[in-house]
Amino acid sequence: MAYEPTEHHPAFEEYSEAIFELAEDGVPVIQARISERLEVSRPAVSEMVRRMEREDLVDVKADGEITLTGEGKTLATTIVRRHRLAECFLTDVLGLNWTDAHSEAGRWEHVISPTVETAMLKVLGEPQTCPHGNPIPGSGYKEPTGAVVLSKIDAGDPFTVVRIPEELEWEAGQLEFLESTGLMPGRSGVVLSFAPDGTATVDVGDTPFGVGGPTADRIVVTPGV
Amino acid sequence: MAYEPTEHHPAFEEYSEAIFELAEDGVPVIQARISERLEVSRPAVSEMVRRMEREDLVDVKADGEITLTGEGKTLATTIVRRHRLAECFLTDVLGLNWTDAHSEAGRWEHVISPTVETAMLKVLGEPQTCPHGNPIPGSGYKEPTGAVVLSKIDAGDPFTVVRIPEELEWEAGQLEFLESTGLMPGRSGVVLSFAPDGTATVDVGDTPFGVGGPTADRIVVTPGV
DNA sequence: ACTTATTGTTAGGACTGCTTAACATTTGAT
DNA sequence: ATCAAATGTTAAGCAGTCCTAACAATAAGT
Repeated sequence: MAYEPTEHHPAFEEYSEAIFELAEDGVPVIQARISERLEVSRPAVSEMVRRMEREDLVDVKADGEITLTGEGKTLATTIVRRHRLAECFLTDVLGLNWTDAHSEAGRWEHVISPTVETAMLKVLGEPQTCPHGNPIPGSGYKEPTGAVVLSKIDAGDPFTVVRIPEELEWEAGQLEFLESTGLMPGRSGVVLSFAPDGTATVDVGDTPFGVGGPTADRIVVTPGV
Repeated sequence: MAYEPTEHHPAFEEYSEAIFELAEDGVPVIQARISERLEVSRPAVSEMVRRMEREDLVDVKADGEITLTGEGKTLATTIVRRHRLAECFLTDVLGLNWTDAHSEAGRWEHVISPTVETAMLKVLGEPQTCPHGNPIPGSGYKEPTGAVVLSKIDAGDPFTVVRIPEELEWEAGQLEFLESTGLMPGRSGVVLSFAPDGTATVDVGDTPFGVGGPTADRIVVTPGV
C-alpha cells in the first residue's frame, strides 16, 4: 500500500538532508551542527550517526567530520531534490509564500514518489533551482561564474541575487523578511553602504533597508546587474 | 517548524480515517475490521482503540461497535477530505492514474496543511467528490436520489456509475481494473446479464466484461443513463 | 448441544527516536 | 599553561507503535 523505494527510515532522510545542506552551506559537518539544525539533543545525533554509519550512509573521519557515502549521497540528493521541487510547486502552482512553502516542503519531501517527482518536473518545466535559488540536484544547474557573498560587494556597486542558502531559511522570520523586501533570486540592486558592524544597506527598488552582517555573509550574488 | 493543527499522532489519523470509511461503506465498525483494513494485528488495534478512547476520539459501545466522537469525527473528516482532495489533485493536475493517486494520497493526507488544502480547492474548482466518486467531506455533495448498488440493476437495464466505495480501492488490482475498463463515475452502461454466482456482465462502451458479485454489490450507480 | 470460527484482551517483547544527567575529551582564549 | 567552552559519549529511561503467543469470551453452523 505505502510506497517504499529502498525503505529508508524517515529520520535517516532528515539527517542525510541536514548533512548535505550543511556541507552545501560551507558549515563544518559535525554532530553539534546537526544537533542545532535539526533541533535535537547531541546524544540523539550521536546515536543516529552511529546507526547511519552502521547502515553505510555516512563515514566519520577521525576528527569527527561526517561525510555521506555514495548511498548516503543518493538518499540526501533525493530528499533535497524533492524538497526544492516541492517548494517550486507550492509557490508556482499553489501560490504559497516562501515561508509556507519552505515549511510545507519539509514534510512533502518525505512523501513524494518518483512518479510524482517526474510529474512535477514536467508541470514546472524542469526548474533548475528552488524559489530561493538553491540548485535542484540532478537538474544540471551551474552557479553563475563570479558569484560572491553580498558582503563582498563594494559600497555603491550593483549586484544581482543568486541564492539564499538553506541555512538562512532556518532562521525564524528570515524568509518573510527577504520576500517582503524583494531580496530574491534574479532581482538586482545596489549596496548603498556598510556599517562598521558589517550591516549592509541595500536598495533593490523600493525603500532601502539593512541586512545584518551574518546574513550578508551568506546571501550569494553576482556583481553587476 | 513543522505544522501542527492540534498535534495528532499519525496513527490516530490513520485509525480515525479507517473508522470513518468503514462506517461510510456500511461495514460494522469493530476492531476486527479495522485490523483487516489497516493490516495490523488485533492486539495493536485493541491498544489503539483504548488510547483513542482515553483521548476522547472514539466511544466503544457495549457490543464493541466503535463510533467517532465529535473530536474524532473532526479529525477523520479532515483526513478523508485531504485524501480525496489529494486524489483529485494528483489525477487532474499531475496526471496520475487512479492506482498511483490512491496510494500517493494515503501519504499526502498526513502532510497537507490548511493553507495547501485551500489552495488545492481553488485550483481544482471546489470539487465535490474524489475521482472515484466518493464525497469530499465539507463540499456539500449530495448523492443522487435513487442510487443503488450495481447488483440491484435488472439485466438489460442501463445505469450510470456514481461511486466506487473506498472498500474496493483497498483490494489489490481493483482500481487498475475498473479504470482500464472505464467503469468510473459519470460513465453509463448496460447490465447485460447476471451469472448464478452473482457475477454481472456489463457494457460501458467497449468490450463487455464481468464484474464479480461482491464487487457489483458495492459499486453505487443510478438506474438509467 | 457441541464444535468451530470469530473476536477481543493480556502479557511480554521489540524497535525507533527522543530526552536528561553525568562525564570525558578536546579546543580555544587569555 | 590554564581555565572555560564546545563537543562527543554512556547510561537510563520514556513514548509511540507494532509484534507473537496464549487465553477467554462470544457467535455461528451442524
